[in-house]
Formats: sequence, C-alpha cells, structure tokens
Amino acid sequence: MLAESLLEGLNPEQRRAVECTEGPLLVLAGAGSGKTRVLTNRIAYLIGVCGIPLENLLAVTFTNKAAGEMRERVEKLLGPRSGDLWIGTFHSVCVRILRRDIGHLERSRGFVIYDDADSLGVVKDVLKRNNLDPKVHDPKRLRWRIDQWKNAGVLPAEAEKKAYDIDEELCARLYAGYQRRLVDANALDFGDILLQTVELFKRFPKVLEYYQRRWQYILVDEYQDTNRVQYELISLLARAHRNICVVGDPDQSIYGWRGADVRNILDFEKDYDEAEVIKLERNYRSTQPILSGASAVVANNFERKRKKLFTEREGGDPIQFYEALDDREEAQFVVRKMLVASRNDGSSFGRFAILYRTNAQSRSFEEELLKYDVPYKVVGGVRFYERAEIKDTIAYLRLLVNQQDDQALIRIVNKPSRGIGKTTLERVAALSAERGVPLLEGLRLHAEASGSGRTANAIRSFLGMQQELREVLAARSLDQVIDHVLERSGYRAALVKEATPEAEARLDNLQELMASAGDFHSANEGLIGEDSSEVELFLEQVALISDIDGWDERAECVSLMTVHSAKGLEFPVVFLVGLEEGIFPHASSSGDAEGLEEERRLCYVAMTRAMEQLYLTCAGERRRFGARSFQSPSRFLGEVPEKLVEVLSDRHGRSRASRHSSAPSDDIADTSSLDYSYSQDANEDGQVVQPGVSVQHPVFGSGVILAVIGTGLSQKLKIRFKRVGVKTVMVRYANLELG
DNA sequence: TCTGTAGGCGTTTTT
DNA sequence: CGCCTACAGA
Repeated sequence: MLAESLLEGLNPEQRRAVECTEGPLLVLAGAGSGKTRVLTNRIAYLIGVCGIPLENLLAVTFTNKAAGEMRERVEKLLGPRSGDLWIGTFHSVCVRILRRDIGHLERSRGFVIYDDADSLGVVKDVLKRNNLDPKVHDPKRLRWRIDQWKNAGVLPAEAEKKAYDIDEELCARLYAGYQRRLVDANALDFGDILLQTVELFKRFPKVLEYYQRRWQYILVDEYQDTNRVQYELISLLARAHRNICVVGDPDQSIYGWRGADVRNILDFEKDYDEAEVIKLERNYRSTQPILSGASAVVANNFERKRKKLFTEREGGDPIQFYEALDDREEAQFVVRKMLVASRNDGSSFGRFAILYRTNAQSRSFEEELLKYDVPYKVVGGVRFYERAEIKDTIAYLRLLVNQQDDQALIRIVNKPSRGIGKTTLERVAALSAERGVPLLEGLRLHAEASGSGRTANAIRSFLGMQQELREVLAARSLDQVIDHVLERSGYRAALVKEATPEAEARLDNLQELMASAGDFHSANEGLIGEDSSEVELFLEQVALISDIDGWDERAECVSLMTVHSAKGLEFPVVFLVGLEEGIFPHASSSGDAEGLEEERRLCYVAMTRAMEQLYLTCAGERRRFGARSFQSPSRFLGEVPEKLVEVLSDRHGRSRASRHSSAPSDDIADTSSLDYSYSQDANEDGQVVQPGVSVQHPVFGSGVILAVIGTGLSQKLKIRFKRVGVKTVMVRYANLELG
C-alpha cells in the first residue's frame, strides 16, 4: 500500500528511479523534472517498502536548505521519526564524522571552523612570518591557490613535489606553513572539512569500514557540482556495496570555479560499469517558450551531452525582453511591472524573483523597491552572520571554546578598545611564534614579563575576563552565555555609548543573535552532551550556514539573489537582469571557452527558474566602479530564438531593441535570433571596445576590459591586467592592441 | 595607543 | 561609488 502511494503520480522514468534500489544508478535530471520528488520518494521507499533501517542511509546535498527540505518531505511520507537518518550537506556530514574520529589524525575533536576571513588572516600571518610583502604576494591569490589544491585533494607535501616552477614551489611551501598554522589553532577551513575526512578514510581503513558498513545506501544530489575531494569521499564510501544513486544535470554545472568537475557525472558509467541510467526529460515547471528559449541558449555549448527536455505546459506568454537606457531605468521597469501585476490581478510579491550575475547589482533594484514600499528580501550579499558585530560576538565564543583560536583572539582582543593595540599584539605575536604557543598564552607570558605597566594591566584584565567568561560558559545556556559576553566585555556598553543609528542597528542585530541562540537552545534540548557542547554545536551551525538557507518561499516578498543562489528554486515570474557583455557573461569568464560555457550554463539555470513568465533585461549604460560604463547586450540574448521573444519598449524608437521589434522578421523565423550586431564603441580600426574583450598593453601586458568610461578622446578603459591588477587607462594614449 | 582621513582598489559566482 | 588599509597627528 505504501509502495503504491510512493509511486503514485510519478511518470515511468521517475518510478523506475524510485524502484531501482540496488546497485549504482545515475539519474540525469533536467531542470524542473521533479528530481527532489524522486529523491525523497526513493528514500521513503527504501525505508518504508524495502525495510532498510534509517541509519543505513546517507543522503548528501550542497545546501542546508536542500537537506532540510528533503528531511521534511521524507517525514511527511513516513512520519516524524527520521532522527537517525543522515541527510546533510557534504560539509555537515564530514564535520560529524570528524567530530567523532579526527583523533586518528592526531587532532582534537574540539576543532573550530575557519571561515574565509579567518583563513585569509592566516595566509597574511604566514606571509608575514616568511617576510614576504603582501603587495608582491597577493594574500587573496595565495588563499585561492590553497583552496584549489584542497578542492583537488592535494596535500602540501604533494603540492611541493609537483611544483613546476619557483613560484609554484613557494606557494606550496606557504601552503604547508598555512596548514601548520591551522593545526596550531586547532582549526579547519572549509576545504579541510572534506579533505581531512578523505584523508582519514584513506589512512584508516578500519574507520572507513565502519562508515561503509553503516551506510548501505548512498544518495547524492547535484552530482554535477562535486569536486575531486567530494568525488573521492563518495567513491570510498560506496566502494563496498555500490548502492549509490547520484542525481544531477551536466547542463547545470556552475561551480567549476570552485573546483567542481563535471566529468564526475559524465564518467559515472565508466566508474560503475553496471550502472543503470535514467533520464528525466519531462519538465513540469516552465511553459514552452521559456523552456525552448533556455534550451536554445545552452545548445550553443560545444562540450555537451545532447538532451531534449519537453513540457506539457504548451502555450504561455513569450519571453519578454526590455533594453533599458541605464541601470536605474532597468530597475524602474522591473518594479513597475511588478506593481502593475499586483494591482491588476492581486499578484503576491512572493511570485517575483530578480536574478542577477553579481551581488553588487542588487543595489539599484533595492532602491527602487524601497521607493514604492514593495516588500523584498535580498539573499546573500552582506549576510547576517558576516556583520561585524555578529562576527565579533561569535569570535568571543570561539575563543572561549578553543583557546588556541588565534584569529578569534586577534578579532576581539581590542574590541571594544581596552588598550591592547597593534604594537602590543605584534610583540605578543612574535613572542608566541618564538615559543610556539597560541596568542592567548603569549599574552600571559608578555604580561608576566613586563611587570605592572599600563599595557600589562590591560592584558591582565583581559585575561581575567576570559577566565570569568569561561566559568559562565560551563554553567549557563547558550543565550545566557552570549548575554554575559556582551555585558562583561563592555561590547554592548560601547555601542550604547556610541548612540548613533548604526550602533542601534548593531544592537538590534545582537538582540536577534540572542533570539536565534534561544531558539537553538530549545530546539536542541536533550541532544547536547554526547560529542560536543551546545556552544560548539551552535558555532558549527553558524559556520556552515549558507546564503540560501535563510530564504523562505512562503514570505510574501520579492526575492533578489544571484543566479548561483537561485539554483534549485522556481518562481512564477523571473526577471533576469543585467544581460550585458562583461556582466553576463562576466568579463573574467568570457576569455576562455570553458569559462564561457559555464556562463552559458548559468544563463540556462537562470532562465529555467521561471514557471510562467520570464523577463530578460539589459541596460545600455550603468554605473560600475563609481564611473559610467557603456554596455552592450549580452551575446546570450542573441541566442534566444526571436520567435519566442516579445520586445518591449516604452520609448519611440529610442532604444535599439525597439528598432528590432519593428524590423521585418519573416524569412528565417525558425532559426533566427535577436540580432545584435551593435555598431557602437568601435575604435579607430573599427574594432569593438567593450567589457570582456582582451587587450594587450605595451607596459602592463595582457588584460581584460572591465568597463568603458566615456567616449571620444577622453575615453578611458578600466582593465584587469593579469600581472598588475586593475588599472584605468586612457584609450588615446595607452596604445592598446585588441586580442 | 587611538582616531581621522586620504588613497587605492575592487565585483564574479560560495560550502 | 564605498570599503578597507596605511599613515599621520594627538
């Protein structure tokens, strides 16, 4: 009976994907093909029909939101008893494994998780210790290199061995230094969470065996976005029983820049030669024009498995295209459309999403939405947990839990100012390095050595506060601990004294933090005390939180987010904005074919978020980097078949788009696309100067145009040079060569 | 040691 | 344009 209800309403392919429980299974799930439903029903089927115990299942996703949704839906099918069922993100699953077993790697289970800012701090510290000038050796670049190594599963020793030139060798050595600093701080960065888990499994077969035996059935969502380490992790776990089901869509692979390798999904059938392959090609989400338009765009990719999606939602509005004069007008257009729809048919604002390529683009839309009092929510951008006051408070907690957390100490030791400034900290850092102890211990030594001066007293008082707070930590609940921290540290008092609107907003945020800590406390009562304390669990959750996790589809407001964040979501009406060369495709990706193809897949993902209506917009001019920049329409616009598009324009022939709309377009209606042989911004030789174009500079070398500023003799270009970074140059004097 | 200000630099995308 | 950093002055 349960079996029937779990298969009911599924199409034959979906049904097979649920029923085919044994052995390796690859589900190629096109956009909107009911993938989540298949995954959840499959889990429920395994448990409820096949009788597999909950604890023998592992389901892995990329975001907490996806994991939470899956759990919720499984509980709806089976009842609320899914406690032992492991559904989580790669990161949260690995943290749980490490909390239990990291001891084998001679590390402590009380580790903290370093976020991006923390690890950048460590990189800077490593450069300093090696007497390297951060102006010459860009910390961000080094951080990025290390991250790539970690994503590829390369440990420092291997990186050094493989180094092919001096620079690479230096980076690899610094990577080793960085790693030592992390170990000293008892910290793991994001990459480590995965890498150390794989390391653990490789070096300790007994440990691996335990988990292999435990997880008899493994499911992986968004498999096309896995990187090397994630791939290895899954392979290791699945090796024993080969009951592995992966779900994904090569056309939606959009995380190449963070090490994801689409070959993982393309080679699945090679890895598991007995694999079953099921294609879900029926789209339940979008109308015909939307699906056809999106498919036409991604069909321009060369490296691609052919796939045909079809929908039964025939008819439907054409894709709407609007070319605005500038970014402000683009925002006006979008908001006006929403207001009209809401007035005419009472559309809830929750039906609308504005999707853009980069976070910075949200601004003009926010201003316009504010102007008309339209409720909206921005996903990502400045995140709650990245606000300074929140990070400060968290840093206090981190230092209490882990006294080796140097980055946390650096952050709060003088916040609010208590007379332990830069010079003191520098001396303490030198002392700590010399003795090989954490900064907190270094402070102690420093105070002892320097008698009863002003600084020494300040340090003593700080250490006293730490001692006191640690006692509170042991005795009180999470929200009470936070309250004590804010009180005893003088942090709250300092903000109150400031008495500015900003300070008040910060106080509000801290209040909110305490509220969420209170929620956390009540939600986890009874669960605490086995492997970690409440504060530790809270810190862990905060560290692994992602942008999209806080998004609530039930909220009746317009959603603003990047296309990356929007993956996996759907909206009745989507505005895909800023479709301009240099932005989408982004200037830094349009240089090579691979990068461009990923941008195109990104465009495909964006378009397929729409259920009923899709608006595409671009602007002829926009403020970028504080200056005006002329933009030309994205090449992707030209890849949408013209017959699917309705061109909107409220001006009398002033925009290029309106000219096209009135042009006769009969002869090749089936294959023709919106034609953008834009004639603007050509230089003397008639070559097009626009964002995304690569150039050669006689002194700075090769680079990519970021923005075109002004026209004529005073025209300037903002260019990112490979060697020297971003520079603005005068076209007239720079003697640039294109290409 | 702290605070204010000038200059420089940046925007991909994120667990 | 805004944020962050470096530097100068109190």
